Amino acid sequence: MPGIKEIADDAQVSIATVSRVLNGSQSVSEELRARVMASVQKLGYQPNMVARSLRTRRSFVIGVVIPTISNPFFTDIVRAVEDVAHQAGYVVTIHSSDQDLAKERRYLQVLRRRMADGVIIAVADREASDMSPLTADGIPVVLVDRCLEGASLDSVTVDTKRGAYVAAEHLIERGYRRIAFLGGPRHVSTANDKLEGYRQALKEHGVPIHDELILFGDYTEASGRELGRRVLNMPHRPDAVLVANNVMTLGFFTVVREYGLRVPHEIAFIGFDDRQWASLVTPPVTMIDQPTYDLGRVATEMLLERMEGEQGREPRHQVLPARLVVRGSC
Amino acid sequence: MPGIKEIADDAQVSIATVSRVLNGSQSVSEELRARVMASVQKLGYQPNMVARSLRTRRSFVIGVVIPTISNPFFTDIVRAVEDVAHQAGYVVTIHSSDQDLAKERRYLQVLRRRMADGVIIAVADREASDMSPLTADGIPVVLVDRCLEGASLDSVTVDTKRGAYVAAEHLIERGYRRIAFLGGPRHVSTANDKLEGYRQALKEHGVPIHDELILFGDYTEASGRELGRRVLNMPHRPDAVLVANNVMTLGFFTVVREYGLRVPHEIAFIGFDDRQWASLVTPPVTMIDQPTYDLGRVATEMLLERMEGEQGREPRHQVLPARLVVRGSC
DNA sequence: GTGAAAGCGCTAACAA
DNA sequence: TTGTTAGCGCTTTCAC
Repeated sequence: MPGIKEIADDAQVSIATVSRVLNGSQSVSEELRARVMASVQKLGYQPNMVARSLRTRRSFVIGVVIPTISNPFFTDIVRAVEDVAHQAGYVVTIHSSDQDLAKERRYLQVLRRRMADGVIIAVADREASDMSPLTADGIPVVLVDRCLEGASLDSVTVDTKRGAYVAAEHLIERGYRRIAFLGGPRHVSTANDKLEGYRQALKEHGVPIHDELILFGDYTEASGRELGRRVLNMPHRPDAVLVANNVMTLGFFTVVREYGLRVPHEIAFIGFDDRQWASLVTPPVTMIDQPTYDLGRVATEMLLERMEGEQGREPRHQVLPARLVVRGSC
Repeated sequence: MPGIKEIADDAQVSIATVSRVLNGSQSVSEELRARVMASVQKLGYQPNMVARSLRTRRSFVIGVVIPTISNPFFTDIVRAVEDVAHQAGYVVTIHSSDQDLAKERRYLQVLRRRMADGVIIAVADREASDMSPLTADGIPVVLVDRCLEGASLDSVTVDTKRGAYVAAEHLIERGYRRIAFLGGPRHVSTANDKLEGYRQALKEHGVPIHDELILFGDYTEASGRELGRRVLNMPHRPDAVLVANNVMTLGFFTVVREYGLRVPHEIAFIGFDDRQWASLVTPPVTMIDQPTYDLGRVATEMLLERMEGEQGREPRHQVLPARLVVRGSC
């Protein structure tokens, strides 16, 4: 792996000149520039990014921290981040916190130690997640999908409260009255917002809220199955269910099948975060669609602005709409 | 962000001593070690990995290059890589080649320029993919899922040929005779192997092979839909179909629904790479299950061995079995 | 316009 | 056992 030094020797110039050519600096004569470029070609030179980063304090790395790479909701976001970031010349590194605060913290340290230029994160905990390892160093952070209380950071989220409200309202309008809620982890903002939307819809429509019909899971499929069983085993079973994310909906649906219940006659439900499979099962599942790609795109655009533009700007909070996709599960 | 220098000042020792303590070198007195550790705590010191990498020529980064982050087959693999790699103290960076040779090449360059310690890759092309940017520099590479002809590298793959054979045989045993094959890109080894398995099964069982029933797609859902339409529009329609991956199966199934065909009576099929949704749709889809997690786990173990053990070892090729999961689509 | 030289934060000889 | 020092490959003053 040849370095700047070898190029300089080959082109008979100083290493400073090579560096200038490589960085497109103006003050280099056409002749020398040509000689350098020729040597670069000839020796197949590739700049050492590690050395460059050390010197410039920029890595051209954007770190993404998500709860899990196994949920397509988050990979959709990542896909958008990659698209936009690569376009701007950045490399993206992805880290799964596994919804674990300690792990999340470790990754933030790693990102700092590797001098990431910016970070996009779906935090593990709406209160306890701590961005200070990054912010203390002046590394720009953008929150995606999930809020962090007390943090003064840019954010892009979905109006999940409204989404849940509309979904619950839809169930009510269809005549369901005992509506259960299979939620996510209490300490995640989206889970909280969805619960609020659900509560508000029931209250405003005069439908009684039964606390025993509100269950908290952890956004995993196993959790969807477990809460599903709990709810379906109840002596006075709910007639409809609102499920908090796509993975849990998969689990819940599996259990519904196990129990041999007919949808929507014996049990109706709506799931959060639309996925392809939802329109293929029988009956197709009514879902709340979230703008995953836009979530990632906007977050990255905000981050780039922070990184390359003014630092002092006030934090911005963009909220994207969710949309009910009516199918046949209620 | 304090450096080794600040620690040295604070602890009243030389920077060399700090470095020794940080790296667990033996030759440091208990007293100095304690003083250094205290300062490290006090100042919240975090080693600068960029500087360390530049000096040691090790980054503790493992790069993973996959065709797309949107196919859960690959994220399952990545999940395993992360689990094993993190355990061993490495950070994982993920890059999607989008099945594009130029993009793949760019990422390999990036990995080299950032001094990745090792790379795990599902190559875009079984002939044209070129690992030399890495191997020329002595960076260990392990192939996962897909083979690369002429490369002398470690690899972990699935016996997809056998998987396809068994699936085709299953269709034959069930009495189907006009069996179509919706394949992946010709230049991907798995696509090729699956086709071979299919052909072999038909031949050995005396079932005629109709070339017009063999179609090539690109492993995307759109492709599954397109080939699905082509095949279902044929004047003399096949009675069964073998689909090359999970994403295409999703697309194919969508089209089957569009056409209102009854499965398996009017059209039967088997898909590659089992997914949760396959057991939820009606009828549940018979699939070939692949050991995705093991693919990633074994690949990473091989890579770690290469990176930390002897370099000169002969390349090893591990082949994991696929398994037919019989459900109701044929 | 060009080159010499300092230094980014760290490790690893080499001395003491 | 501890400290001094020379770089890792690059960018960026500062002279010329």
